[in-house]
Amino acid sequence: MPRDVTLHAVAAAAGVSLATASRALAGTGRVSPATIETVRRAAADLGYRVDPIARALRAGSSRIVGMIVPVIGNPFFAQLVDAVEQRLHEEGFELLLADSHGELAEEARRLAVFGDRRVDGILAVPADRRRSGVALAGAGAPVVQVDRTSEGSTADSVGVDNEMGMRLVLEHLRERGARSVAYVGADDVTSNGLARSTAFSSLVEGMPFEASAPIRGEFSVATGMAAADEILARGVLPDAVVAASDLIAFGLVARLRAHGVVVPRDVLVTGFDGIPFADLVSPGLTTVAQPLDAIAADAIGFLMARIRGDTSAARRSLVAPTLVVRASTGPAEESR
Amino acid sequence: MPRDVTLHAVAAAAGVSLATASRALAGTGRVSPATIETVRRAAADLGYRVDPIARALRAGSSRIVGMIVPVIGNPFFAQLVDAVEQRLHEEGFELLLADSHGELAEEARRLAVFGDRRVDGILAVPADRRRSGVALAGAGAPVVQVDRTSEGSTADSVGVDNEMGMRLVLEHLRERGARSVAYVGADDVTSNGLARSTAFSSLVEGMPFEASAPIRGEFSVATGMAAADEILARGVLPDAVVAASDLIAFGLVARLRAHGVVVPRDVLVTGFDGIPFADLVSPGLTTVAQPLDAIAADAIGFLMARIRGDTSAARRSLVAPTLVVRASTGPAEESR
DNA sequence: GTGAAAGCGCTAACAC
DNA sequence: GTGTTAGCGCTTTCAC
Repeated sequence: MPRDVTLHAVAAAAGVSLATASRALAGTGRVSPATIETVRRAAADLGYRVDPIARALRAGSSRIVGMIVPVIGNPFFAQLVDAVEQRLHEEGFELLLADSHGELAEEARRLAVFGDRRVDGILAVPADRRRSGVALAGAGAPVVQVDRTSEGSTADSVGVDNEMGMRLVLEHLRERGARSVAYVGADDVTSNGLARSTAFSSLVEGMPFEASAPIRGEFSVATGMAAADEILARGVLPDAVVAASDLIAFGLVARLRAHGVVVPRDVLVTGFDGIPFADLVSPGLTTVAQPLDAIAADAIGFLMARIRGDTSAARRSLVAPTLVVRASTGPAEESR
Repeated sequence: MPRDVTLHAVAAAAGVSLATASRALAGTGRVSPATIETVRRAAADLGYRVDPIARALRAGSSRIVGMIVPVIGNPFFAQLVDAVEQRLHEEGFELLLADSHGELAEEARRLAVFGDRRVDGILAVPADRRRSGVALAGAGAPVVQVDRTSEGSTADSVGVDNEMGMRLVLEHLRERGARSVAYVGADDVTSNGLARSTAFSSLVEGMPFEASAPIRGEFSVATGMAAADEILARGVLPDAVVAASDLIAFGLVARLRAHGVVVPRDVLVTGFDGIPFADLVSPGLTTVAQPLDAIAADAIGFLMARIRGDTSAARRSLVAPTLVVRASTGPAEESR
């Protein structure tokens, strides 16, 4: 399918050379204002649009950013993609989306394709805290790690302040009068799985809480359900259960309810992420809300700087979350 | 960033010409098995990978499929993207994702970019039943409409059988003993908004139901909430409320509960789509589950055929939904 | 300030 | 069966 109207046609119509037409449209080099105007008009009249493929081949830049997430089906990541896509588009970039399904090999494969495709930059949510680094390093385009990080990677990163989030949760639970707390989180494979767990443990030590053995699985509803079973099996309910993600909390609450345990009457529950559904479930879920727009803005900002050639030391943005208090941690005083 | 290992290098290493190397790797034309082997080895040794950009420029095909959805933040579409992305990748295509945010102008702009980018095909969820058609027609690549359709478009389409879905819902409600039903759906801007409403109205006529004036808005939680207010304002609750999407149902249930109305004790509620959260809310939501994998499979199947050059008449796949019965329509007999 | 020409890396005629 | 060559549409030296 040969192109209909090429730069060649525009140049001919404007009565200038190909080179001049290119410069006039790109605004590079010295071109007389009059010529620029003529070329612009010709281009507009013909309905000319640059061919991104030809440009990419020649200039080595595709104006495409690749993004790889663990599961687009998780509303948190869907929301993140939404925020990112919008900003990217404002910057004139397109979004090539890939889903690693949390698998390292898949992630590496997809990152390699990004490289082949000459994406100008990559936004990655690393699947594996320890092993995603190599694939990221060899991606062939600037990388910004989003939400999670990978050890040993020298790429910029943007993520929520996990410790602050946990602190908000624990202080809130203390105010609500909880004395014993259980933690349900994800394993150490992801940075957030590790960081949230660590934050919980160390914070709890300095506070008047009695903590039972943490339960670790994945950032999933299934893990929340399994944890509920485990907690029930322990015989005595804690005053509160802190979940490392909203999905975990959902599974937890649903399963507890199935066993006749009522939240918040019998046990308080908190989530993490602040996905839109947290206020639709009953009881509404008290959770640590991540400012997705800020995360997306920082990530795109970092990436654009790198694409422009910035080679300064790696940056890290730790965005501050907020606590959204709902019925799952107390009497229906609802909202803050 | 000039490529490191090009086909040229492979040809040199294998001691053959560029053309032969190309043919050997692509498997086109006549090349001796021995040569093929030699070239393959050289390519593997050097770690050669075709440059998709150069290939796209030359061959006019990018091996990229563009997909445009109204809101990636809606779990239904996120799930759909997930299913599509996976299948696409198996076919060796990448996914360029765009979000129209339900706006016609945005949709047109994004579709134009897809064309410029020489995507090989487009999967579109049309934003506007009547007005998306023109942009789709001028997209410059084969289009398959997914989930929704656009009037006047001659593109293939894949979607759920709305009438069957509504029938499943209504028959179920009748069995549950409901006599009066209210409908809360989306306006006529989208094909599903129209089709589900029409299906509801015509089915209800032939059944022993008393139906109140339908409430129409968007496929959103907000619409569900507003509808709850309206229904409460009517003074007398219907036996059941049929929502045209799960999000609407969520908003409905949450708002009803806020006003002390208990589902299913005071009123039965059904949803549509079958998103994962439907079984996490309380009460679990009875809903019409869409077989996303089948939809994705059909859509990709249609698109691949078109990409291969199939020019036969437009195809339409109407996939059959299933009813998932949960607590929102009755005593906690739970599940089917 | 503008033009001519050289490719970016690949595929597909067209020769031999 | 294999090699030579001409571009795909664009940007960017390099001359003038």
